[in-house]
Amino acid sequence: MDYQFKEIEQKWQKFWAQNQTFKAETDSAKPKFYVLDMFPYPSGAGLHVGHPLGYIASDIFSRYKRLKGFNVLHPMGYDSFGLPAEQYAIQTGQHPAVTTEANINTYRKQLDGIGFSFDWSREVRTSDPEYYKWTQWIFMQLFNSWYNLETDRAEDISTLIEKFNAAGTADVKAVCDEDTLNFMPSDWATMTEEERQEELLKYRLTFLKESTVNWCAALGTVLANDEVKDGFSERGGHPVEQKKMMQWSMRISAYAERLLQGLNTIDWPEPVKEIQRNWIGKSIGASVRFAIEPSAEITELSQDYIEVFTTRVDTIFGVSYLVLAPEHELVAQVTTVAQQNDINNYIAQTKKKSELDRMADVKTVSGAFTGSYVINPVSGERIQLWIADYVLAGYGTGAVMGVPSGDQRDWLFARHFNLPIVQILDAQQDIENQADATKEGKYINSGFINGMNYAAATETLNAWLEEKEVGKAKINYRMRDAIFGRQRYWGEPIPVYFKDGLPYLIKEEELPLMLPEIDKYLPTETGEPPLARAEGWKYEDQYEYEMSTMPGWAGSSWYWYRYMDAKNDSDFASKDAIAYWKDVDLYIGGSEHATGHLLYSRFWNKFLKDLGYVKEEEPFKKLINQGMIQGRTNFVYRVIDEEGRSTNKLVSHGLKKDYKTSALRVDVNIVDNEILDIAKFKLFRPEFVDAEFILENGKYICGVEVEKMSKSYFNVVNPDILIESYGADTLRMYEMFLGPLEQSKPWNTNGIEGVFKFLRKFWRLFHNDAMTFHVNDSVPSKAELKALHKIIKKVQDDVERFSFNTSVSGFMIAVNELTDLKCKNRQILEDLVIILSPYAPHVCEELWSLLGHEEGSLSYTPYPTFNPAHLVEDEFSYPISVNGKTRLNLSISLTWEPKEIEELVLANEDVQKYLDGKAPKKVIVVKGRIVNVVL
RNA sequence: GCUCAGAUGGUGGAACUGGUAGACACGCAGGACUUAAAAUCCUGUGACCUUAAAAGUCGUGCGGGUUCGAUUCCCGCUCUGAGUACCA
Repeated sequence: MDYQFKEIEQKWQKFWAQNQTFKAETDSAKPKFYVLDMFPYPSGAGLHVGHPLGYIASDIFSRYKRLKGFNVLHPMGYDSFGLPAEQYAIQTGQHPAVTTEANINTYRKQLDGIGFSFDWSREVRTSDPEYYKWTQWIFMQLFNSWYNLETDRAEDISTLIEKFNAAGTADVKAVCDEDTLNFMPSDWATMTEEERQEELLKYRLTFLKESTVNWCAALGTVLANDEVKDGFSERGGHPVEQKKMMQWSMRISAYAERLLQGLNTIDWPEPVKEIQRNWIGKSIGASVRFAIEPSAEITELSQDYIEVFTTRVDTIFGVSYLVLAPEHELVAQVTTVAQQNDINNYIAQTKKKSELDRMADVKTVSGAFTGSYVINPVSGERIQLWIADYVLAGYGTGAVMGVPSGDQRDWLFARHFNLPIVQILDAQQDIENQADATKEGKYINSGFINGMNYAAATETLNAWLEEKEVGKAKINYRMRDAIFGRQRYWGEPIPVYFKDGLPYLIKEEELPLMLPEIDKYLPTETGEPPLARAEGWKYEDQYEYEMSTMPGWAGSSWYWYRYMDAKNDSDFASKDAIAYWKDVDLYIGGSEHATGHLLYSRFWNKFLKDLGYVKEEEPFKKLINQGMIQGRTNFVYRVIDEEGRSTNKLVSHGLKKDYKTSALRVDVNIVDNEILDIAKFKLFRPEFVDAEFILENGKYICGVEVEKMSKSYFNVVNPDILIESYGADTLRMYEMFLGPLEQSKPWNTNGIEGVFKFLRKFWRLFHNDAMTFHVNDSVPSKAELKALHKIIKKVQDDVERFSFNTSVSGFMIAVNELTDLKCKNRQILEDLVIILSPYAPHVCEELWSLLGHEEGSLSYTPYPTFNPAHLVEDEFSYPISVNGKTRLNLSISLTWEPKEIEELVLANEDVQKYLDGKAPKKVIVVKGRIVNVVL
């Protein structure tokens, strides 16, 4: 029988499911290996050919590791809370749980069709109460913790209370809100319960605080910074504005330094690490206080100084003005009557500018003088205080010192508003025409640091500022605390209720706090989140629950631990399971999660480690980003007549330059190798039933462009169709064959036939001309062993370095060689089946059982051992260059010593001819092989 | 603007640490089988110059450099993709 992929694949998929072939046991004598995929959000559209790319790679790796004797954990689940299901629910009234369930079933069917070796007994779904119970539990641990800078880790809030009792805030070094009180133990003792709770909230790692948030009116919710792209929501592209709101946040800033340092310990793609480094945005500098000059006009000041952050404290003698962000809280207080109009106009003008305009308009210099002055603490100089929108309220202190000679932006500002430009380093050049940011040379015009170099000046100034208590060296991070609440329905309820306006956790044994049923999924008329619609939903029948739910990243920030022990109902995972599986050895997924999921997961992992629940500081040892598969859109060209109307005439791509045309996207599934199937096209576009086609060589050739894969571009390729016509094994190998895993590439089906032919050829190796199974037990020939061991080595090397595309080529070569050798040898073919099985598991299982082995035993059979001896040849021919140019081929025996070869090569007639009697200058030998003779 | 990645035949891409560039596949051309087509199999396929054949010259975005030898390393440039951006 010829290669019947359909029967074979169905048979083995059923077998694996029934026998739970890939169920991983926690107590194993084998070494563990944890291979994780980023679990999908089950969208209504199902999988397209781009989705499984990473899954196929991880599956190959998992199967390979099993053959290599590892106990492999390779689970899958669904990130099933999220906006699309809720948007759909708002439109249709269908409960998100219902649509989510339906989508999951579609996904499962599609995934099963590709033959993955997932351990489905460990499946997780973030929207399952048995799962989100533990997401809520982690939230409670965060609420009950504070970050102690002395021990540099999170601790239970009780240790903070002990400190308050013992010595008040005196020896508390914590990451906390800025408005914490300083108090004595006696003060703490006299505080009411409410006052204490209010104070503790400023230290908790999840906390409620009035903060500026990204509010998206269209979605009716706040968004985290990483969910906003260029002033629009990442999902849906709706406008986002800044708004002050009472919000739950996570104190991720406490972990900024550890998140940064940890990057050096993990094997991740450099771009992702770089993105995280930028996101954390560490800058080393100093904060300096400039006293506001007292004046009769400014009477009510909440503070009498302005604090700036600078990375170049050494330039402080060159400061010629100070700038506040227009949103800075002191602006109203320091503006003089005379300048009131200017300032008001400027603020109004800034507000009108959208976020996008403000970014596009970086060239224009703008600002307004407040009328007030500040005093430079080091020089005592009186300098003007301005506002300008190039200063961002959200970064640093929202105030900067302007040093025109050292910073181009400050230079432009000074030039525009006629402010002084002072040279501060003798090495600065041409500061009449532009700023010079050099750190070279000695300081001039700089008071007590005159004559010093950069390092000495910085050190001196920092010490001076600290001593005078007007500033100090400071490290600033760009990363903000993560907003945690979402005004949405389809997410984890936050396990909190309110008493006297203060939040309290529900009891642990009351978890999970179930998502209540509501009639509509919209916010209430009064603008409260959808959960406010839940009738009678009160804690102990009297206290209001928190109405917002958790963001999408909550459930995905710890899910890899749940897979370790997915059914546990007394812990998020048992201590034994965590001790055994430890961390993820290989994580494959897209790089688009760099500042979201991948950062939050590291944060929660570090937190759980601080509390002793998990073992490892970093959750994902190695990360691989699979490239995105783009769509390849096909176009047909409609001829436009002289009046500019589109006609019913379609011209082939190669001839379109002779006509005026308009392009029209056409379904890629009716185009083969850019040749349009005209009959199917007429069905696809019935308005072209009578269309005329201008052909080239009798064919209609379509145009091509690479675009995002999307339904509306008619360029979506569904894996099911390919599995139907070629089988899952072909699809798996073809997706790998397409190119390097990490590279983005457009999908095209042009080469899939080649992979299919390969699998059929492989199948035929085991069959005689009548297509009945046939192998023999002869002794393998030298040539056969060579072909086999070449591929064993190649695939092993390729898999270890994630170069799956090249090993597919390797298999093709091996099968071609063995076909040419008419190899029917059982031993050779068995080994070949084993090494191919991670790539094409179905056909290999079938052949394995035809070879007489127990069904299903293939997945755990030891990988064949590579023996280099089989690759050694008795005699081979290789070229020798003379002066770097290829000149001659010589036959050499490998048994010869290098010295011996050298002598023989030099004695060779042809070499002699080139040498022309002279001795060679140099003979270059690489790995015992002469490659070049230099005359 | 900054950071990172990349540029190899008609196409996707190989070449792992500098050592026969273009593996493997697609496409194309020719051939076999066939009444014919499809399918299958075989042969050829970087460019140039020649030839009966062999050989030769050029060739990995562009210009330089290091080296006996460079797709690979270094310097400068062009282009493409990704990330990021008044970050003080």
